Amino acid sequence: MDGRSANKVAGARETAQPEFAPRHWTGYSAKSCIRRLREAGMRPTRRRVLLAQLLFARGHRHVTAEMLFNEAIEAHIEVALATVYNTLSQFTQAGLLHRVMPNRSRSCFDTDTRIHPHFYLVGEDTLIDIPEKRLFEQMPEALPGYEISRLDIIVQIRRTRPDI
Amino acid sequence: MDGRSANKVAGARETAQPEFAPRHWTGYSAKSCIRRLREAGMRPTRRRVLLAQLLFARGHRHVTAEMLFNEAIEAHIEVALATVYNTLSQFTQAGLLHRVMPNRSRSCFDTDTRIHPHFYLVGEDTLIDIPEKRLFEQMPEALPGYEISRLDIIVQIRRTRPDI
DNA sequence: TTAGATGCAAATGGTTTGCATGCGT
DNA sequence: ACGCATGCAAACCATTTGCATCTAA
Repeated sequence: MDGRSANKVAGARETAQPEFAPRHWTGYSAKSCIRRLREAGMRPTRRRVLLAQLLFARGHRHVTAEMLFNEAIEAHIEVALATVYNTLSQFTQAGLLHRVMPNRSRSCFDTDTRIHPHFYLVGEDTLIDIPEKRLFEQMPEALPGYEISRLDIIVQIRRTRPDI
Repeated sequence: MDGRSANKVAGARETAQPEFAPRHWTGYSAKSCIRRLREAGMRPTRRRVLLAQLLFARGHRHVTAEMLFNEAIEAHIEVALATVYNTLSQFTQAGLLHRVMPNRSRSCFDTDTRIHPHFYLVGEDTLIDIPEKRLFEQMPEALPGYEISRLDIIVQIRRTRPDI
């Protein structure tokens, strides 16, 4: 029911593999994640570090909360889905991620926080970066008294002649 | 409980004002709406015509489902919120509206279906058209085998020095 | 007459929140 | 030790859906 129960489940598995052993491997150093979290003004807790390792392991990515949750489970990281949501929101607020909302259901989190446009493949529900920088040579000024806090460009594309 | 009950409520009011009397005034001719719906391949039912009149009455607008629902109520148009949602979706699919999603909660419907960017005023939850056409002189080509089905540019802006 | 439209309630589903417990500093 | 983090379930809430009823053609 509480946090303990999840640890108990893990504990049953740990009879052969103690708690402190690296049960998971994200391919990205915990040290750099800890530094990154500290620089962003966040306490580097275990969950945050592990999730950050998953997120920033292999270049830039587009991840949904559920995707990250599943990766965590596979990596034997005990974490609740709600915590994944909260952590992703916190990372976003801290500037480590950008939230992208291509459709009205799920939202994606982009590890590339620079302003850049996306292709959204409707049928496949996939996000792809558009590398063209030309698109931003003429960005608008914000209204007087305002500043741009975010800029989203989503080019929704679909297969031609989908044969309906 | 069923569709009847709502009609009964309306009927009670109609003892002094019969069904066919114009209890509402939207400021936009029903005839042009009917034409418009027909051209879009939709049957011009009463609810659709009335909602279209509200939508297209005064130039281009950004409307949420709830806003339109409230306008309908004020105009004495008996309509269910779910029908407003459905109708807005149908109009969008028919190309009469464009759906804009500045945040992850409500979505807006824009009566200007041409591709154009928006300012989104975060604190005020308001959408404003950006007239700059320059922004689109260098739009990207879709990926090979794909076509652009929608293009959303949302420039999220907030007050400078909001004094937190 | 009949396929499509509508009303309403209930379901849906991603996301957030409340609160008790756990953990970083 | 203190105060933030976390787990979990329950709340939340815009939107969709199911189904009976109605209506435009």
